Amino acid sequence: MADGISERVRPRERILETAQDMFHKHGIKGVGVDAITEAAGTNKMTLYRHFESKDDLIIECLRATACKAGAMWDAFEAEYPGDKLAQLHAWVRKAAQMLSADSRGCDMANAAIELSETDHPARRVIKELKEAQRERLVNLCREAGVGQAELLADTLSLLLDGARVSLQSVGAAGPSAQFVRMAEGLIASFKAR
Amino acid sequence: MADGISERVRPRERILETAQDMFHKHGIKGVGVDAITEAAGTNKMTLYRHFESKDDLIIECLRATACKAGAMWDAFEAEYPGDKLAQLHAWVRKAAQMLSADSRGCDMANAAIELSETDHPARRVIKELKEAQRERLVNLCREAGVGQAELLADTLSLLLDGARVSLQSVGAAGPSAQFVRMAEGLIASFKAR
DNA sequence: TCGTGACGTTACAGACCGGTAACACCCTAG
DNA sequence: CTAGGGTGTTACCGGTCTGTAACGTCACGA
Repeated sequence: MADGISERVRPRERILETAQDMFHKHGIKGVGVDAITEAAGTNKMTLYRHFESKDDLIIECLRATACKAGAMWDAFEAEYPGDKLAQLHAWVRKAAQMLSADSRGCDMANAAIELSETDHPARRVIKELKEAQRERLVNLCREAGVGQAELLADTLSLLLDGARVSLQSVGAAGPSAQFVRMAEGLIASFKAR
Repeated sequence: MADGISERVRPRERILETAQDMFHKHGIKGVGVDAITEAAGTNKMTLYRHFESKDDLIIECLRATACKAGAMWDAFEAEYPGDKLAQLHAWVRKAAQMLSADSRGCDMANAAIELSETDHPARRVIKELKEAQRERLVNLCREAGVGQAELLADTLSLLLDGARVSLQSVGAAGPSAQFVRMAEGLIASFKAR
């Protein structure tokens, strides 16, 4: 068989990776633990030996995706060391690139919408991770030397979140197609003043 | 009892109203038909006499909420007849007012996220209704005399959608708190040029 | 060699889900 | 008064879900 994923990776990692992918594609409530374990080439018992519950698995998945997003930021710094403005433009390009037609949007935002129970354990994790991302974008804007860095960062953040949900509502030909133009226009106008 | 809702209203209307409310609060996959009918003061059989399936009910709910949103637009025209710019500012105020702390966001967008199956019957309805709203906002911007009306309308649209999901991810103290300032700033800058 | 721990398999519990069948009821229009 | 349509009630079907129990297997290290 040699699934590639089941070669030499431990079940826990396979489950985590598969769950991330399936949660992203089909939604959290749209996929059961049986389907995850089967796709990961293992079984339910092994899943519950590594994760307390499905909620626990959800949280671990969110942390993992946030970690990957963090690596993206590091890549910007590596590509344009010290040039914060270039990194900001790289962020715009990367964001636009995440708006491909088959994208299913932001896992955190989707989870926040799907898990409507206000006391769901994943909600505080979502809030933490999203706030960390916001802080990172604010810092980037500030160090890029734009005025009102917080306002620019928040605007860009809302634009991206909006583009990602719009993509799912009306498709790639909708408002999200103009994301780059909007973002670049905003950065330019904030830089001017 | 006199629930208010079960007084003299036919079961179909009660179900539709209750379902809208419950889908909004708890999500579509988060509420079952039994819970809806019980809250509507009726039973499952009556629901299935008026709606083919749960999917059918979902679609009717989306149409109903879109209809209510349409009435909102008419209210703008009634309040500021002919003054399209005033209507645009009224739209901003109304949008901001929908960003209250306990809001659960846009039903269409939430449904699009929850119903990840690409061939789900509700998806084309969502697309139609969202596109109609977009067209309406574009027309308002154009008639308000701003340059690049489509781009402004799309930007405002993404900002609002983004604010509504951000509200659910990080709460009312997050980026969505700046929505009015962002929107007004955008309108001003588009009017200038 | 042995045993220990990680993993797989099967079966199941208990709950919930969407949807249907059969039947009793009641209000109202004729 | 009567017939009939809209409604309520109960019970059920088949399926899916999360989570657990019991047991078998296999590799690896002492």
